[in-house]
Amino acid sequence: MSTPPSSFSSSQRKPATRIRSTAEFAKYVGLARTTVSRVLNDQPGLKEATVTKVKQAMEETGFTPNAYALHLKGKKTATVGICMENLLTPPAVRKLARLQQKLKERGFSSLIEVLTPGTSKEVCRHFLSLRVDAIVFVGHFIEEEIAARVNEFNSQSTPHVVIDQLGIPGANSVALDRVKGMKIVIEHLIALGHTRFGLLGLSGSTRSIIDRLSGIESALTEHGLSKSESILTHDSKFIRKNDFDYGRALASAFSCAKNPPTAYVALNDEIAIGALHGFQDAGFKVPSDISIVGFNNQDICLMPKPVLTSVDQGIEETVDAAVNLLLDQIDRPSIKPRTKMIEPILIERGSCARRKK
Amino acid sequence: MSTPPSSFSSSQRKPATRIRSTAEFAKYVGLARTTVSRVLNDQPGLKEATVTKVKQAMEETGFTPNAYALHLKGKKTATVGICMENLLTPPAVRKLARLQQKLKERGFSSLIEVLTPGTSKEVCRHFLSLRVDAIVFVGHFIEEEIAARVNEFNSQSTPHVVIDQLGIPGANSVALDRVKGMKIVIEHLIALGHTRFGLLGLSGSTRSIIDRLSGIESALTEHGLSKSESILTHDSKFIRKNDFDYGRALASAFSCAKNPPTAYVALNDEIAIGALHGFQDAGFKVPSDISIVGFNNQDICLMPKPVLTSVDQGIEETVDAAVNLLLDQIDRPSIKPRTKMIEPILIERGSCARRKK
DNA sequence: CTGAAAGCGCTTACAG
DNA sequence: CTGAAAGCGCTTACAG
Repeated sequence: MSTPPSSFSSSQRKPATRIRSTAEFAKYVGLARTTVSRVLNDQPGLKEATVTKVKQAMEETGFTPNAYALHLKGKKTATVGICMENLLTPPAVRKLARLQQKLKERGFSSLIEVLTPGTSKEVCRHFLSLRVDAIVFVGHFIEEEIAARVNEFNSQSTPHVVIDQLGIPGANSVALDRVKGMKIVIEHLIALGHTRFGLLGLSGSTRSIIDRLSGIESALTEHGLSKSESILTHDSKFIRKNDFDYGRALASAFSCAKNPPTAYVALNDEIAIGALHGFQDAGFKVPSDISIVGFNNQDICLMPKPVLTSVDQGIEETVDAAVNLLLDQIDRPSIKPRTKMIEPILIERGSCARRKK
Repeated sequence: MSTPPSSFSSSQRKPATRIRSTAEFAKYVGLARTTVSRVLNDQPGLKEATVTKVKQAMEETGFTPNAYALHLKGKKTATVGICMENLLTPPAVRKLARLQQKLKERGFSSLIEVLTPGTSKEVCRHFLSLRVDAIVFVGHFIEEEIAARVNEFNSQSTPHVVIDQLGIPGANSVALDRVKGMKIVIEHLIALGHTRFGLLGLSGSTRSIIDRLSGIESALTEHGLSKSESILTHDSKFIRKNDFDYGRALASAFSCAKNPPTAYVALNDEIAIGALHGFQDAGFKVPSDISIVGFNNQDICLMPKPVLTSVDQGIEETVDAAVNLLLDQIDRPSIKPRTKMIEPILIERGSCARRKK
């Protein structure tokens, strides 16, 4: 372990009088508030001795100037409010982690809230009362709700960016091109000779699902396959849960049916892996009998045997683009709303193979 | 989908003049700042019509009072600073999610930063300049560094709690009883007839590892087993990575050795699952030939076949205890530092069985 | 090189 | 029931 930096020192000093304002602190040092303020802000033209004296007194007392008063004087808060759909799924968390890191690099602190339906107005008000410099949404929310917030942001010129959710009018947004994401999956499978596809968890009427289904259809159409004959689903038989067990359940439903598809496309990696195990339990070999593709390219893709082919979201690229959109708005308040699409990348691993004759 | 709540309304109003202070706002409404302030704070004794007029103007303008000025008047910030070791491992994230939720329920906002070695002083200063009501650490940090921060907190009566890291003098802390966590694992395996144990990733000199090893030893001693004969490890052969692949590598190292142990205890679930697959690849049957126990009881325990026995950290209990410690300190600034230990629970699944004769 | 005064956006006695 | 004035903790011209 390397030598501890200097921030470890002074740990054993005695309890100091708690100083709460520059006024008290200035009295403690024996200087005027003005002078103290200048030292705290690293302004030039101060006597060496004065600077030393003040800095030492700061160490002694642990005094920290009140950032709130500072902001009152017109200083930016350098704070960004982040609204998360959830903090439990790995992709969401990776986005948050990256976002927090990138914002920090640019000097911004992150305020984080998890949104439940109907709370966005209250949460954004709270963020605005804290005078955040920008607001970020990460995930999928009720469309009308976010649209209303974005409208408010635009009428107040509040910098913002919506990550992952398309279709919000007037919003600055960054999102994965999910249409393309599914298209490349189906094209990959078609190239391997597959013509009939089982969908795992890909049902519903959210924008995200609709986009993904339309990507599938467009690939099928381009290769002269009909949707009705090429696509099978069993989602309607279960309550969708998006986890391993759900994937297993779907796999067993497909296994029992006669003439099951040879290729499967999943909503996410969890379902894909559950299904992979389900098919293996039912006696199918993956990938020789059955090919499976996941979505999100999470760490767990490396866990099953064979390792799972999956679509990578480009989380880093997404977040970095979002941060850029944000900074552009902060720099130029009059800039027009923009949408940036991120290209998905198919990560080929061991779970897909050429269809057996 | 249910009817959208009222927060969706007024989304189409025209861009309003941006009002930034109660002064401007009061002028806009045609009342004195005092009166406006009273409405904003729901104070009694106001004319019905006045209240309506102000509230309506707030909707029209989107005006939000500046929380910073408010705090200057002595109001608590109702903000907590959270220092995370990382935002990438599922247990850390689950703690953060729970913490954020529980704090929110109590009316506190969460400021979140990821700490890298040596940055704690700067980060805490920043939090204190934002006048957070408390500071929380989640994870394992350099001991001297956290100790220094805790010392500062105590000399300033700053409410704080350290989650997961024991051994910080004077700290309020909550942590899993890792000694006991390992003890119950070994006792479980001994009860199944195992006498020789392979350790997977359990090496190093962090407090957390030392505690876990001491739990193992204490269980062995109590059952008359000697440490040197009962414990095997291959960690020194690899660079530890705490992931699936590392578990696989360890499994193959154990498989090649003559007379390998029949029971394995892992640092975490990832390593355990990697090893489980590694042993299966090498021709061992789990659990009939080999028993494996993970740690953390993450979702992925349900993924392998057989499903993985693991130790549950009691994350909810941990975080809830931490929040209580925090609130106690906020209510009673003079309260003595306390440490709360959380009892681990062994979740028995399919990866352990009685040792074959 | 240092200090006294004004002002940022609020709330809270104190008047009316 | 409503309003004018003081003050919270800072910084920034403006003096000296």
